[in-house]
Amino acid sequence: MTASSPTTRIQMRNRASILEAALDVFSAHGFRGATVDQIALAAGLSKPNLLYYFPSKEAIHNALLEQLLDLWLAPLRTLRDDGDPLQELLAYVRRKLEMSRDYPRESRLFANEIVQGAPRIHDALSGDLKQLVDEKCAVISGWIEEGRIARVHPYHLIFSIWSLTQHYADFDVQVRAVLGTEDPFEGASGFIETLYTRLLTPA
Amino acid sequence: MTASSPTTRIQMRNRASILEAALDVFSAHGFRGATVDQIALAAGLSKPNLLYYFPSKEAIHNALLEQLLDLWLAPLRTLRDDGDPLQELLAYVRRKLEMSRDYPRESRLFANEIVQGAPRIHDALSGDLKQLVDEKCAVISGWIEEGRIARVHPYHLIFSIWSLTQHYADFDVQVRAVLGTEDPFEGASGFIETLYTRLLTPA
DNA sequence: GATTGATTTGACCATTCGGTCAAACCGACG
DNA sequence: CGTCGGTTTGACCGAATGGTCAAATCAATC
Repeated sequence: MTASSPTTRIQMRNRASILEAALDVFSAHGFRGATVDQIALAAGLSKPNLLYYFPSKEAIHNALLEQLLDLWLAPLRTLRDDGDPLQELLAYVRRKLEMSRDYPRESRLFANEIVQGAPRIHDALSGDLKQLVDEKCAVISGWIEEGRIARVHPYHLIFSIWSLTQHYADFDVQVRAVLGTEDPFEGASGFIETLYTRLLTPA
Repeated sequence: MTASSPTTRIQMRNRASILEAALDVFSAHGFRGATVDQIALAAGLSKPNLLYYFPSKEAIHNALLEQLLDLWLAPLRTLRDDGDPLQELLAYVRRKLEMSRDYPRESRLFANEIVQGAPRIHDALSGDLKQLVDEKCAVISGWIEEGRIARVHPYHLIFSIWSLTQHYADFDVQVRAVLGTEDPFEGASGFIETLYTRLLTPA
């Protein structure tokens, strides 16, 4: 387990099991609400064995958040400044909604963290995240100045995409309680596509 | 403290202090993350004294959620089926955004609860909430059939209003980290109004 | 199959937390 | 002043929790 020692097959398997189990438990109960025993049980390990691979509960949480930030920002990173602006933005929205459908636990892990003030990732928010958003908003502003999409506040446009798409992961129980048996993502994708088409198509 | 005894001045003051403090602590740390000592300290009481007014931590939480559901659904309740459809919906959006600005703790209390599967209010969601939404969606569907607003999925329209407005309370730290010093609600109200005007104005 | 390092575990510890209780305190009212 | 119901508190309890450790077990290599 020292830095110089090779990573064995068992280490890889168990680390993966732990992170998988921790994602389950942290996303469902929050950091404080999750217990090490719960995570160990879900990972099929004893508590001391789990703590042989990660030094503390917080270390597991940090590892999850770190590995997650890349995944979470990937869709925005792929927004290209060439190509048709509306199509680029709609493609971004689609990718983001797919993330909510395919990675709801990751979405809720973030939601838990940010709702409670992002104590553990505040630096990443005002650092990497802000930088990426600034960059992409500059691109959007360029499109607006060229008259290729309607004039809207680029930052709030990004926020709206985040909130609309993540809502279906983070507030899943509420959405399903109201919709009944209807598949949320079916209707959501059509609705959201219509919304941004009407919002962004130049007058 | 029995049911028949009158509610004294001290009781009213302390109960209010406790609920106020509990709203602070629960919204910032979630149910599991909050401690009775924290709440008691914030309320200016000792822990046993606090437990003299509420039988348990969960009882405080329940009292908060119960009293909150009414406040939270009030804006939707006031959506009238007479009057101009677009103006009615825009007024609802405005009221909802004002709630996020003026009651961010309440919003986060709900967010915490729902993100973690709404274990304590699931019945209210598929009961009162669903009923109210069904009712209002019927009104919106009526407006659509009459051609007075554009054709959109009414349920997802409601969801979009919830997510867009509550985002500014629930994800406040993230929004502020990205925006810097700019006031979020300033830009948000203009953006969201534009969004729904363009979405809902008949073609 | 013996050795050696990696892995696993049961027992244990200190702290935190929700909650209890008997005793003390306080204030209104006769 | 005395009394009595309502209020407050210090001391305490049991359970849960994050984490430790020495000893046992396992697996790869010689």
